[in-house]
Amino acid sequence: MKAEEYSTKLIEKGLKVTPQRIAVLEAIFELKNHPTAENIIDYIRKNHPNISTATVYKVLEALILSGLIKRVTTERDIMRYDAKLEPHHHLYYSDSDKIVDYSDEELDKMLTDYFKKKKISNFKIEDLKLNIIGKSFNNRK
Amino acid sequence: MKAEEYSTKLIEKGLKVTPQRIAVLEAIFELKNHPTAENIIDYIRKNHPNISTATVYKVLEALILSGLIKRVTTERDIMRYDAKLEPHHHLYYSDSDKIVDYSDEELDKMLTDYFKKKKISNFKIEDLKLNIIGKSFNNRK
DNA sequence: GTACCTGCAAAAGATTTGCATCTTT
DNA sequence: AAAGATGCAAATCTTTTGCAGGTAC
Repeated sequence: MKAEEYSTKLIEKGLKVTPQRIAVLEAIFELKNHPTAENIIDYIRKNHPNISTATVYKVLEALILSGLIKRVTTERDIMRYDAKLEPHHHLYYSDSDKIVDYSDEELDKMLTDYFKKKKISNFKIEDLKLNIIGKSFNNRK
Repeated sequence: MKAEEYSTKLIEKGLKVTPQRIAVLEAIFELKNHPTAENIIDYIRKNHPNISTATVYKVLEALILSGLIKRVTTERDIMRYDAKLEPHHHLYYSDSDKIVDYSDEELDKMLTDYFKKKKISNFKIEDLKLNIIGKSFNNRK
């Protein structure tokens, strides 16, 4: 993808076009495979040694807000601990930071059966975890 | 649950029984719902104001190693960014830190149909993400 | 008694913030 | 010219580490 295409993306979202933003977009699209901020910074440094770390973080935030990129896993997530050891899934409440366990044997069976038939090439499945994102109907959290 | 039951859990795992470990286990089991380290520390402070933060982290690590508790989401995870906006799932390689996209319309349809029939009480689903944990067959990562 | 734990304070790693200066529109 | 973006250094937040002293078995 060329610089102009990144510009277009930015303009479509109403963001000002700066060399820093082009560089960050380029890094993310080139690196693929879920780069960390550090990956992105390292990549950018090669061609733009004077773009600052803080700017990269600010640009990433702006890109996320505009919807041009997303964060992988559950948005801002500090580490959490769980005493429940049985396999289970999670309900992520999109309007709060609540995470609720969800166990469903029927679902587990359906998924297991599905992947018994449908193999993923060169991948041996050890565990399946479904993240169900949503919110409650009423306003109570 | 009583202190003695926590002791038993520790002994079963071959860990020494200390008041700090009992307190951490108690906190996690009482707090339920995936407390953060901070939640646990705050809870413990109420009754044991002199247990140190570093100890709580060390105890958590020991409990995880012994298998008494688990970390939620994908183990140690610093933030990652993704340029792929279409809905997709992830393959988590358990023997490396690789995360690979996995798109599967048939799977999506099956899941959507499933939750059309099976409602989760007071929860409106906005998105479904399956985390598929496993590893490659051969030794190449 | 020995191996293992704890607590402190300091360090480390990732991300954010404040603010003066510069760029984009 | 106005609005917004950048860069620097310092701050923040979570988690880890080193080590001297203490505790469980």
